[in-house]
Amino acid sequence: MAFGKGCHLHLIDGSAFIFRAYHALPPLTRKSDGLPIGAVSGFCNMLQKYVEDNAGPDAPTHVAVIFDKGSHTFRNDMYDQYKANREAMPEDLRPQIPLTRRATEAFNIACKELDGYEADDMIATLACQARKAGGRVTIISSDKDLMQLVGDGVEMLDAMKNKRIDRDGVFEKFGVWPDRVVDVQALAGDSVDNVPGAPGIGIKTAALLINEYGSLEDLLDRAEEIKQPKRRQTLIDNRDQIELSKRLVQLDCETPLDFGLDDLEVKEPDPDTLLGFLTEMEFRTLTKRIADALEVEPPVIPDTTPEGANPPEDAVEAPPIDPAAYECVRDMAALERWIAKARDRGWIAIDTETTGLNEMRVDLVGISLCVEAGEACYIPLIHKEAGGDDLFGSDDLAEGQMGVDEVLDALRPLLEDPAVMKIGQNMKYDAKILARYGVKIAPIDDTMLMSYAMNSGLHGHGMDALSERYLSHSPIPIKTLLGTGKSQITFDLVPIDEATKYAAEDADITLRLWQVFKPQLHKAKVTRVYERLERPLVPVLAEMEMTGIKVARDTLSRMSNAFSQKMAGLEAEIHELAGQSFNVGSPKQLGEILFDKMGLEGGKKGKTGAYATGADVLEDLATEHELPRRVLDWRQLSKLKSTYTDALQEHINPDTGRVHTSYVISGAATGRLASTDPNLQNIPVRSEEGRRIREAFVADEGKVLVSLDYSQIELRILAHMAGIDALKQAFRDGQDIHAMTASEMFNVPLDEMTPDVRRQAKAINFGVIYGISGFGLARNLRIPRAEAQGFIDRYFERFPGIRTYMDETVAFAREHNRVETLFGRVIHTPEINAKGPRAGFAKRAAINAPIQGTAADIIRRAMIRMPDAIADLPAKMLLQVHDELLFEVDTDATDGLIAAARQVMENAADPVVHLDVPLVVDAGKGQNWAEAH
DNA sequence: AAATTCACG
DNA sequence: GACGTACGTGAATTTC
Repeated sequence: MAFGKGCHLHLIDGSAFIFRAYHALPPLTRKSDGLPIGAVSGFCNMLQKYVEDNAGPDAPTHVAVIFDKGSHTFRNDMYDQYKANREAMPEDLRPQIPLTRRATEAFNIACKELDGYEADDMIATLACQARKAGGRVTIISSDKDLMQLVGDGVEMLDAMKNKRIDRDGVFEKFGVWPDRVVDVQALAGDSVDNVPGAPGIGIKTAALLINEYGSLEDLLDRAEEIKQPKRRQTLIDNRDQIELSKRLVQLDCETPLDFGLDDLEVKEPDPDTLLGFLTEMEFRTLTKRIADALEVEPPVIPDTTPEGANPPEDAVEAPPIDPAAYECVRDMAALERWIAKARDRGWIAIDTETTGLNEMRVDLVGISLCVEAGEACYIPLIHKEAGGDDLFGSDDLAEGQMGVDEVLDALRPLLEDPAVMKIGQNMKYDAKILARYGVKIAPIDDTMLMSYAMNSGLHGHGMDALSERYLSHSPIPIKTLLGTGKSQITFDLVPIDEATKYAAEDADITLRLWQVFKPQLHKAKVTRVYERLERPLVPVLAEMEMTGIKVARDTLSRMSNAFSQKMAGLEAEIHELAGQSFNVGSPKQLGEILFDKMGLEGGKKGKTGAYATGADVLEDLATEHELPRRVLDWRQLSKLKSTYTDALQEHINPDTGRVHTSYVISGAATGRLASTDPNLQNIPVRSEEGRRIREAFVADEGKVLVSLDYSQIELRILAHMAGIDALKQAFRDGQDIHAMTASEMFNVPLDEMTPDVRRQAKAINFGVIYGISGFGLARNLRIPRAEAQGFIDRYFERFPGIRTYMDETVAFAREHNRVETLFGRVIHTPEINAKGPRAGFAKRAAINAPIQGTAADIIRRAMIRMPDAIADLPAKMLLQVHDELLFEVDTDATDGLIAAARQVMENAADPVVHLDVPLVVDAGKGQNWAEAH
């Protein structure tokens, strides 16, 4: 908003705030390292009070905190004694000065200072400018030097006394109206600032004289007329000194500012930045108060009480991890004690142990809990008795275990209590296990997701890795309990005392990680990402995964048989063409046949010395010989059979008749999900034969599958982020974006567009998202490299903003070692400043990550909102495939579902981000996934 | 366990 | 001047 009529500018005298805060508070120090912090604390409190007090209907439109800078100003040049009797700044205040600047910025309030000028001059200049522009001004200060500015739309406000000072207030103080205040000050002088004035004349006398003679100039000119002899002589003798004093107290309205009023617009504070700063300062009360005001969770500030001058990293005192100290809970009295402790704390770390990894099938073996570092327990439930000479244990339960139902009934109120935070590492797993036992665990925190929000791109987020990295502790490897390979046992066969050490340690580590991560989230500025994009996805995905999708086993089975037959035929032909029998599935053997035995041209060995026989190589060879084509066909069938038609059958859950994938929230650095066991995000679709596999993914009786997918979401995001007007307009007009790109690049009118030209433009559009290179485009389009480079050059010529965006993204990454999505997701790019080919990879990844990541954020937001949006419909969300959501819905509710889901998806960016391009969602429906897509 | 290949967005 | 080059995934298979 441009500053003008109707605007209201607040100018805060920052230095006055600092000194008030310093003197009002005892010399507080930061607990962890003893840094003096009292003035900063008071300063923040005053700023917060200011924000709260000024939120009403008369709220400012523009605001700035103005600070003094440097000790030497133009007034010292006029008069070397100016402010000379000022006491030096107290030693414990000096280090706090920069922190008050950071505090102001953390509140997202403009923070201004100018070397060689006092804050008062900047305030005067800004007030003048604001009045000229037709706006109102309030100066938050009680400094009398500023009173000369009052009147005609300018007021002062004493923030501590909450008292407004207008023209009348100034008159009360100086006995003159604001326009004569400098005259009075010039006569009366100021002992604080060491302004000399006229000896023996105070404010009262000065006001009397000014009122009688009208102005200081007239008074000095007519000093002879003053009746009192002593007063007359003083004015005559000290004329120069009085005139100097006036120049000293007169504020400069022409301060050269390097910013304008428009730059001072009021902005909402960013919760992460603000709370991050307050957390760093360890202001517990204020952090909580502001977190409440911002309606986010207050960060936990670790309680660090060093003896003496311990460095902060040593200050986080936690007992060493000692598995021998953990308790095994075997009776209800003990369990109740743990539940009481958890209620007392308000949080508890929890981990479940099971007979395997498939959440839909395994049994709950035990539960571990931890309420405080080092204080953890394990509740064994169905451990088997070690059975005599039977290596695999007996079927009898071991002694001293409570019943599963008994324990869960006791824990359920705690685990479902909204007032107790349940902390876990990969909570989706535990939530699904517990859900199958009738416990809806909530609310939750997840250390894996905290690490992901802060450290994506830096390292993995598994518990062992996190423990090593952040706790310097290597957890007991699960292998030592279960063994490996064929002789591997399940957790229920582990002796209870060993299980206790392992399981309770996991809960202990999880709690410690939580204590490390929780305050870091705010400092890393990813609280919103964690709280809005990661954590809420856990119950949504858990529900989807438990629902699963119906897969027709007989369809897959028939396909497998058909593939087998075709493969056998192809294999015989291949052996015939090769003149010998060999394993077609072995790239090594195939390479030797093709390049050594048959002597085909173009054999290239990779770093391991094996010939490359990838699809692109075989494709080129196919013009020379029949064999490579046969191998390509065979490979396609082999892939479809082994990865899909065979493997999917293994994944059909016998209880539900459905396939239940598992999504990894922290799998992809960009924010995308990953699907495993089985991967349902790479079911074939591009080839006709492959697409038929989707016919096996079916709707239940009386239902249909509905697929909704974002149209060109990444290109739309690129158009928005890079600010490409032509692309944005094309999307608004619903144009064919690839045809439009082709038209712009090749100067072909849209109605004369050929499919081939459009195809090339499409490849360029996608290439751009990936950090295009001439080589890559040439390979993709199978055209000469120079030609591909020509296309790219022309593309950037036509859309220079894209190149700017890419350059800026890479420059940002090089400076900060990270990039960000529109929603604040952070993706670290640790390799960006590496040398050699790694730098190229990192650069392209950095260009791609904000685009892919923003698209991922958007569909996450849609998914998180979806359960509420479709709650009244007989529909379930089943799958996510990056830009597609698949639903199953009662046939007669299909249209309602499409409308509701589309509404959520198309508006998923709002209100956090307003995209300059519309998001368009295409819908399809059918009895199976092939029809729906 | 690494390398190769190929399925998806 | 050479080098290596589209981004992000997971799974099956062969090979060492």
